[in-house]
Amino acid sequence: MADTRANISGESLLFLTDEQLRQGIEAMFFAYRGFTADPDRILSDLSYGRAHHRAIHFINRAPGTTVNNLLNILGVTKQSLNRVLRTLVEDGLVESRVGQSDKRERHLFLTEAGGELERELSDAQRARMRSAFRDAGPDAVAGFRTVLEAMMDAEMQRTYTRLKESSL
Amino acid sequence: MADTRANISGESLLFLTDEQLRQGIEAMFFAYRGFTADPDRILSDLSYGRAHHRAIHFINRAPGTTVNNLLNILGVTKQSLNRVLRTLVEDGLVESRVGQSDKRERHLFLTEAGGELERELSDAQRARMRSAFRDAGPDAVAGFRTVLEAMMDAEMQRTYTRLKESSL
DNA sequence: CTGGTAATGTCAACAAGGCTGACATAAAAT
DNA sequence: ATTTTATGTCAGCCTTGTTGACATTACCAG
Repeated sequence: MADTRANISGESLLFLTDEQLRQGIEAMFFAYRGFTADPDRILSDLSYGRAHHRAIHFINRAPGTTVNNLLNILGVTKQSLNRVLRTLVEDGLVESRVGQSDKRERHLFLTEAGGELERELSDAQRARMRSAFRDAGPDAVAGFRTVLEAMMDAEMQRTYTRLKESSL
Repeated sequence: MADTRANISGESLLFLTDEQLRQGIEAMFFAYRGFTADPDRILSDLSYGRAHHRAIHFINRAPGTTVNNLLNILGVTKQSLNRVLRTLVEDGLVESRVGQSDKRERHLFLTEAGGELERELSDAQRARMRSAFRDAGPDAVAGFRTVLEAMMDAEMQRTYTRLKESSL
């Protein structure tokens, strides 16, 4: 067998071995646990779950978003989202306003209280992300983002980019 | 206000702005969806879920692991794991052998059939990871791993490293 | 040997958050 | 006028997490 350290073009492909891929898979698994751990702790005191966090996050991110738009971002059924949204509206964290041009649509906004919870949750999540980013350094962060983007489904990649560019 | 593009030491900290952190958070969210999408599709045809996949993955990764060890890796309760493990044993995908030195322990192994399913699942998951790694290139992959590692809880970081080093 | 501890399994009950299917309403679009 | 779209809602189901209680077996220390 030929030297496994180089392919025909001479470029090292060691980073594509099954072992490397498996380590990437496990890194994703363990890191995602850390990623959600801090907000989860805050939420469990409030009888809310991760689904509430996600709704709050993206309503904050794109204030006035419609239910349909949120449905696309979150990738769940309307029944599933509605259950969460209903409790958030009932609890006064989210406001649902009838659309002006299209009165079928509901536009979603965080209330004052909703904004406060959002800040608490995202402060916790950002703190961990900031610490990881700082430890890893800017080049690693760029690589991190590149790989994650390449791992998304094409449609989610578009959604992600759209969100990213909407806040420039 | 001073130039926000450089801190006192002259090093750019642009990659630590709240906006950058939020993009990192959203990248994790969308990428994790892609990460699990392919195995999930395979599993849904078999009336198994992600929990079965995780058990199978780590039993394959560390054959002969004990229940307690798996419990630590997965971070769930024994009741939760047991429910999954029971069906896998009943379905002939996992074998549970009484320990030799300590007969209280059960050592877990994939059967032939279990190994086949593991391969099918990890082939799918690795394919996506491979494609993402190849698109991103070795430097990005290194950064990806560095950031993920820094994002883990300290204990999971140790678990991850131990697993990684056990296969050298 | 005996009492304590550890590893595992199991039962029951519950909750979150996915899902499907069916149906209802209001408004827009054709 | 009819059809389509956006939303909401009811009911029921599934997976996968939780807690608490309890049983069995085996190891270990005094």
